[in-house]
Amino acid sequence: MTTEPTPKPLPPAARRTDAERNRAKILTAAREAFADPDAEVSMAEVARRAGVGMATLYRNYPGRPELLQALYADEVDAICQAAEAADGQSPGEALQAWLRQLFTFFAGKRHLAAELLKHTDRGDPLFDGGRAGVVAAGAPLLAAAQAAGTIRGDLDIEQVLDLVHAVATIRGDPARVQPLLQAALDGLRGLKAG
Amino acid sequence: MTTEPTPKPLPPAARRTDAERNRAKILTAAREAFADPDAEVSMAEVARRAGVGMATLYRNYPGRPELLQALYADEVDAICQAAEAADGQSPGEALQAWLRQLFTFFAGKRHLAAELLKHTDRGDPLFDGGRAGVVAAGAPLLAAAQAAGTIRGDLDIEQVLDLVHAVATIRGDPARVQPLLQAALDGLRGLKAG
DNA sequence: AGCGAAGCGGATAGGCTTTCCACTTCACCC
DNA sequence: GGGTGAAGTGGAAAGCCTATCCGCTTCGCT
Repeated sequence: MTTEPTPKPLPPAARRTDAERNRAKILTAAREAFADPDAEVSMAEVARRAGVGMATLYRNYPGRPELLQALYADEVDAICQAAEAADGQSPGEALQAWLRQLFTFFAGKRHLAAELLKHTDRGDPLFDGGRAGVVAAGAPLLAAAQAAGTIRGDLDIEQVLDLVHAVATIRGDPARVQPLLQAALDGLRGLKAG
Repeated sequence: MTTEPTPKPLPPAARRTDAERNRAKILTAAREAFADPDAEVSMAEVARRAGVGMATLYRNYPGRPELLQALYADEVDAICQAAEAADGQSPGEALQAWLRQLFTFFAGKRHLAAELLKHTDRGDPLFDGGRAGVVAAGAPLLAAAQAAGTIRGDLDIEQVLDLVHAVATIRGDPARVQPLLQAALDGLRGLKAG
């Protein structure tokens, strides 16, 4: 995705070299600032840290949500790809393993993810690259698990993602949250008997 | 917990009649304003609606969290009392029914509750009347259900509350959230078999 | 009726996000 | 190598927010 060596056919990016440099500075500064999952970072502070003006920030990322999305875009890609690496596992195990990865990702980003989800009232174009990608990646896993009878059939992938995300928003000692994730995942399987 | 009918020994409240009236006006206005669970209401707007100045608002409720807490204090009381009315049900059923009530309460208050929980990093004095009360009310229910073997033993009431609250934060059609609550509650029972 | 103090409204400080405009700096072309 | 137009820039400004402060009003009691 790093468009640099385009000597002639410069398609969408790579306008001016200094502009590109600033874009990078902003991204780096933002990543540093958001590293602490509980810190509240303002746009102004990102600009300050990056050593650029507000205009530069907002020119590169039209708003707060866009910046946040850019911050973890590659991580989301990685998760989507991880959905395909279901080696020698059963469909149920594969889904569960993937959901755990997703949980870890969400938990590490907590309020960042929450902020993003807030803007995503079905069909937000911002998430056609984010959420929609995850949905597309997870759908086959869920379908396979449901076909194998390991997961209750009355849920779709969006619901499952919502549940995992919700559990990831729980604060506190990971040792206390982990059993809750386990409970939620168990619940997806449905009850075997009274 | 509702201190009102103190005709003579007025210990902490009931200073001046107009002040008490204003307190009531604020509470009423705030309830109206927060009725829509998705509206974002500012302190200034509450003051405006109530027809009082900022000073009056902040005098009665030192900050936003305190106002929110006052808003639903009586509902929390009701829920706590509901925990005792476990008629002819099994311990597991009683707990589940009570958690559903709690879920409904949370879901109706969504971001309001989320905002409050945000300030509650273990032992926040603000919640010694709110969360702690719910914890105390729910603990026996959980203990009974665990003793009956209906609920997995490695969870305490705080964790269960966190899970229910998390599920209640999920937005969208209730018909889509309801199965998720069911899944979460099922998960609390633990798996019966692979 | 008078008076002290409790209570009041509105202005204010300091933050935030986002927009805007006059100036700077780059990249290209002669 | 230098001129030029547009892309890019910084910082100020508008409009929100929460929370505080101060001089005036109004209550309740004598």
